[in-house]
Amino acid sequence: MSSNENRDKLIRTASRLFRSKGYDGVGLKEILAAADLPKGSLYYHFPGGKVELADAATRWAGDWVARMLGQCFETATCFEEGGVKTCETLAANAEHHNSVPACPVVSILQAAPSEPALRKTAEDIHNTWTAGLVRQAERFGVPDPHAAALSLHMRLQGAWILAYAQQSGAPFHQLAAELRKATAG
Amino acid sequence: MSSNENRDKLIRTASRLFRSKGYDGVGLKEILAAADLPKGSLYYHFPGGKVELADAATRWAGDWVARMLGQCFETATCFEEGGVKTCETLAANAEHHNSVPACPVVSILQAAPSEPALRKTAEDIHNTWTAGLVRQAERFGVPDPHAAALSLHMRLQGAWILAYAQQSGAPFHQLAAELRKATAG
DNA sequence: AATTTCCTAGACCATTTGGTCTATAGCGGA
DNA sequence: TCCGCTATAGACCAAATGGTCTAGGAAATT
Repeated sequence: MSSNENRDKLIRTASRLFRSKGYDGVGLKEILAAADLPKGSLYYHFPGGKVELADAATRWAGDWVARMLGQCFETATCFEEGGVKTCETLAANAEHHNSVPACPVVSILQAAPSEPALRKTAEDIHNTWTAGLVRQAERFGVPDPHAAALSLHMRLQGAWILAYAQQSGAPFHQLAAELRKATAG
Repeated sequence: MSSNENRDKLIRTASRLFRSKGYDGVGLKEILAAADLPKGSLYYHFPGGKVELADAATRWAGDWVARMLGQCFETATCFEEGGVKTCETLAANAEHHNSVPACPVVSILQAAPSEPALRKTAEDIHNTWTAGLVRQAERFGVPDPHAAALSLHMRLQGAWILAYAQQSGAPFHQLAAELRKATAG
């Protein structure tokens, strides 16, 4: 069953390209060339075409982020430290790959006005992330868990956008330093 | 000289569409139809084609944001209040138009890998914004003006992304509330 | 009145887009 | 051996893409 292998390869390749150039900035041609697969494979595994592939790729990357968040907070001793570890992980990833891919949700966001299915996908993933952060804030006894989760989510998104724009991990380090100060001070 | 009129109309129309669907999500066809102008006009005013138009549109919108920031901080009594007023302005705009356009820089960011000129544009505008915020932080005697400016820029970007994703002004209000708390507490 | 400049108008082009469809290779079971 | 299923392979299509180019209208200048 080499089926799932190629299906996964399509998802991984598409996710990488979408996060680099955005949903509308990447053509099927480019994805298939990068994955070294013919069009037939794509439409066999994803009858819905580009939208279904982008949906799968974004949810796959979104799950990766959610798991990463879970791990960062699991080993933390307070809520802020979870945020710091998340920043460090994202920065390390950026430095390891010598490039900063956009947040997977952001990479499909601009296609949402034309593709309602992708708006739903973005909403689902954001909700998952926020819900996870709320649980962590509760776990650490933060006074207003909902507000704290939204605040951190917001700051991570801001850092991610700036890191993507500058193609540098610096904004993640900046945010980490800020969160550390909030703990110490 | 109806020249500048139509040139401006192209810029305004393009800016609106790019901020709604992203650089690659909008075709010249759609821009020209929305502006009710033929292709000849576009290539007369912008010989560089789509890229030059996007550059002009983004710088135009970027300047609007810069001026708006200046006004919000001018009438403020402390740095945080400038941030609060900015949030309120962005939220009011969203509610007035019943839609949240993306940050103009974000709308061209994903085209940067393919269009180096647009990467430069994005960098220039971000630098202008940050420099303005640094000046304001200095004016109000904030301890570390550079860090404060970057921090606020980051949070505004995060709020803007979430507002765009949800098509709601709520994230701006959330950030405003946070900044208010920082002042009071 | 003639000419020049500025700008509009849109036909036209090669290329690319996402998508459909048929053919067939490979393989496990009968 | 033959069948039937999974999955690949890519030719093919209509529509849209960004871009070029020629023609002409309107207004100012001479």
